[in-house]
Amino acid sequence: MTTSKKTPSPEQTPLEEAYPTTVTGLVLEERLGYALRRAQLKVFKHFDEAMREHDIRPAQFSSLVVIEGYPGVTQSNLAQTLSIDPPRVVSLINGLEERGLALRVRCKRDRRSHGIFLTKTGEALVERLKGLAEQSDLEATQSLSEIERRQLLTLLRKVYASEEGGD
Amino acid sequence: MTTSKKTPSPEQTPLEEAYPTTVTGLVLEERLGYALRRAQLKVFKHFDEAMREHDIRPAQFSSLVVIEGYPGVTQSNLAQTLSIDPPRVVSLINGLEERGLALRVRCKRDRRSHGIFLTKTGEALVERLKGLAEQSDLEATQSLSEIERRQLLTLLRKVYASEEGGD
DNA sequence: AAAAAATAGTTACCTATTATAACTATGTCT
DNA sequence: AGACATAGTTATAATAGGTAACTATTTTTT
Repeated sequence: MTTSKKTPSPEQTPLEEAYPTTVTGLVLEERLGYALRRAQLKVFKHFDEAMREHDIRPAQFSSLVVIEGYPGVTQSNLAQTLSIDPPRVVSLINGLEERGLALRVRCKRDRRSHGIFLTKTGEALVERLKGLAEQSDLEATQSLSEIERRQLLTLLRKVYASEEGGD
Repeated sequence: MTTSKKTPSPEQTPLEEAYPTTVTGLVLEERLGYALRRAQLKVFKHFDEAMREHDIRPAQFSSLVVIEGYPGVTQSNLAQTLSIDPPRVVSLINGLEERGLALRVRCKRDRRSHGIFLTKTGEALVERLKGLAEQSDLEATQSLSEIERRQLLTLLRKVYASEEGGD
């Protein structure tokens, strides 16, 4: 830490010309986390648009699909499966229940837990949503070939499947 | 749409046995958005841990790296480059400035805009952070080979680089 | 040159997401 | 019975992020 410290030289005019709006050749482009976030934002944006009509958000969609796959799943199961916290599940299921898409059924054997089921409406909706989500994914990744899309999915799964701790 | 379909049959005991905590063979596993989110959460978790020591968050890191690459970048440039909103940039730069990592320099030619520069401290820090981020990415993707990691990065860039609208 | 429009940054505010802690009800173990 | 564990809930807070409106400048128009 030397005494002289005129790093940027505040005298100079800072921005002589416009900077490129698309940053290329930058260290940031090499960061996996950055690429993941950007790609995720894009895919989610498409998803939001696709779901807007039904006012369904990502977490609700995930919940619906899991409940469909495992009718009677408990809230703690759901929390664990989706890696979200129990309080989050409560409001999630509240929302679905209020809209008549799912319902809690108190478990007879362990009256602490609730099994969650889709209503008929919920089942119909989730079928529709799955199609929309599929389509949304395709649109968001138009720049990929089918093989590349498959590859990407495989690689992503490989990343998050190896949960070594915490999550 | 037949009339009889007693969907969940609320009489039954909902959860007879435990559900698998890792959901396999589920529709969700085929969703790109879901895989992206899960992978991103994992990578970001590692990033957070790596940066905890320096109390730097993802957006701050990105900003520092861009400022390093483009000294004198304006706030609007930064907003556009990182696809964030101008007000977000304000608080971001405020934080960096308060910590003595960056500073605003009013542009002489256009006194509305500020060029942003790293201080000497900021330059030293960003060098250190880049190493930590690199290491963090590697740790978060231990399950990938170097080739796969490269592939993943390429695919992700291909996804988010084709910004057809909005972002 | 004066008025109008545009731009960079800022401030205030509002919403959604997510995490934490504490509480109730029920079940299990000794 | 008593201690402990578990499922769900409530309340609360931290945070990200986004919109709208304001100030200070610059550019454009007349």
